[in-house]
Amino acid sequence: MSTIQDVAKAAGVSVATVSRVINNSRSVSAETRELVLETIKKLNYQPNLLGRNLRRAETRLILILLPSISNPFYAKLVKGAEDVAHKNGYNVMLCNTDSDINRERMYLEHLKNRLADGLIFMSPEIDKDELTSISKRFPVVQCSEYKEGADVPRIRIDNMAAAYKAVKHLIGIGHRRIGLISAKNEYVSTKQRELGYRKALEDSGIDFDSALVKYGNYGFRSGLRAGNQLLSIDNRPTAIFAISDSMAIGAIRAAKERGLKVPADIAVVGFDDISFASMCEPPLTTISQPKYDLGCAAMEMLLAQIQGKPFETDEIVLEHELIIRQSTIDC
Amino acid sequence: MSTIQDVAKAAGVSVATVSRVINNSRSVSAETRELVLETIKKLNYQPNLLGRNLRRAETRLILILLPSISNPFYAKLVKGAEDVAHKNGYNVMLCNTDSDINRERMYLEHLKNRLADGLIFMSPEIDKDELTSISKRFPVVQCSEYKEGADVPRIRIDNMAAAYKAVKHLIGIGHRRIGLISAKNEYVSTKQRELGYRKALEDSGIDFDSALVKYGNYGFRSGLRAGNQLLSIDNRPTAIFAISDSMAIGAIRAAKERGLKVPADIAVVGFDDISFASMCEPPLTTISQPKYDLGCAAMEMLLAQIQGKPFETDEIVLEHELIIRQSTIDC
DNA sequence: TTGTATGCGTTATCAC
DNA sequence: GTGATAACGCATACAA
Repeated sequence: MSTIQDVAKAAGVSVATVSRVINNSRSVSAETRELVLETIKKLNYQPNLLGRNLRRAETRLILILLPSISNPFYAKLVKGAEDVAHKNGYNVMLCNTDSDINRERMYLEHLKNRLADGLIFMSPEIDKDELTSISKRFPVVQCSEYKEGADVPRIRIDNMAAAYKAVKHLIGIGHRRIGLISAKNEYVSTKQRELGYRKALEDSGIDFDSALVKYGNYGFRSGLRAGNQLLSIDNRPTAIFAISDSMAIGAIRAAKERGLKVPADIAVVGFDDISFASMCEPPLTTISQPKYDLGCAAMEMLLAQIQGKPFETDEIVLEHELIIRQSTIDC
Repeated sequence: MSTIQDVAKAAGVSVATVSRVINNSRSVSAETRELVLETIKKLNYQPNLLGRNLRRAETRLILILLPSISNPFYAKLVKGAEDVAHKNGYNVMLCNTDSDINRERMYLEHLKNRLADGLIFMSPEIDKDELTSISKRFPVVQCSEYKEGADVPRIRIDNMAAAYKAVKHLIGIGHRRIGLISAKNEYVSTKQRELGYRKALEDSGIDFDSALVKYGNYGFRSGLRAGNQLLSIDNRPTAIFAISDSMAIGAIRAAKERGLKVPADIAVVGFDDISFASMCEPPLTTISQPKYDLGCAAMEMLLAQIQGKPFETDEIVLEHELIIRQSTIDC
């Protein structure tokens, strides 16, 4: 494996000149440039970026921490972030934490050890204090999911308003007994969506009934289970709001297995608008987050930090949208 | 940001000693160790791995190149690879190429520039010669998808035998007119699956009919379109084999939209056993690849290369499995 | 326009 | 058990 030294020697110039050619710095004559370029090709020389990065004290690499690579929700977030990064000459690598705090810490070490210039949390596991402490020393951003109380810039949607809108939609088409499939975790989004559900009921003069709240883990199977629970109670709900599309689809399955028609017998609303939401049967009414834009905004905020630009705000809230499909209204 | 020098100075020892403490090298007295450790904590010192990696000429980082992060098929492959890597003290980062050859090349630079120790291709875009040339100079492996003729170690299943088994299953339950939904691309897996389809027909004395072959791009919508095409021809097929689950699910949708019953009127088989295959309606008969094991094997093969172990074989073929569900047999 | 020399932060070799 | 110091490969300030 040849080094810049080998190239210099072979071309009969100094390493400084070779370096200048590599970095397209001006002030090197056309002929020497030519000569160096030829030598580089001949020796099959590849710069060792460990040397350059050490010297320049930057890597132009951004890390994105994902809780799960199989969750389709993250694909577009990542795409947006990547597009912005590439436009600015940065590369992006994905780190799969599996929602495991130890794996998350492992990848955080890369940032702390100067192996990357910045990092985006898609769903942080570490607590708010650790988060704040890291943010004080390194460029980081929270995108979509976030920890309350952490002093870390974040991009998100208004989960409470979104859930409110979803439940109001159900109320608007005549439902009064509305089940909720939530999750038992510490995510802010979960809490906010539950709050939106309760507020929508309250504003419509509907009493909250804890018997109508069941829990899952965001997945299809847990939605199926929760759906079965909701549909087997005495005075069963006529509509269900689930805080994830996969659980909503599970609930639809539960209804069908009992011979109930969706939406005639039971209306269902999900959250996230994953690609399968429009493929399932019936197509799912759901809340769509501006995933691509969320990713873009997160990366822009991160790059601003890295480049030392003072940013005006620590929080950006993007708009969501209620997508009405046949799981709530037959047309 | 403090360096090893700062720690040494503050602790009143040499950098060599600090380095020894960091790396748990023996031959440092308990009290000095204690002292150094305290100083490290006090200064909030984090080793700069660019320095270490440069010096050691290794990064203990493996890159995995994915064509798409939203394709659920890759999640388990990655999990297997990660588990093996972690067990061996290596980290893994994911690179999303979007099946874009330029993006693939961008990430390959990281390997060539010594920013990573090895790389796994999940679905290479570059041609066999470039692939071979890289493999000569750096540790790389192909996992699942691969380029024919490239002299690069690979792990795969027998796509032809798998397709053969799928189609034989359809023939076995009485079908003679069997449609194929394939894809127009250069993937070896595509070619092999088509070959398996044709061979199964041939072995059963069924003539190949090109009118029964339609093409999609692996996605749901394209499967829906291809399904509609197949179901609208004069002497329509009674069964369909699709080379991806998403297309198979699209075909099922096409059948339902025409009022056809699955599997009574039309049986459908997919390929890959994505998680949604068991969630859709009816659950999909499909070929299951040992995804986790494929990932494990790929990483093991890669680490062997990195550690300079001579490997016995350049190709490992793992077993697939036909999962029979209600999309072919009503039970 | 080009070359020399220094340092980025670390590890490892060699003394003591 | 500890310290001084030479690399690792590169970019850049300064000289020429």
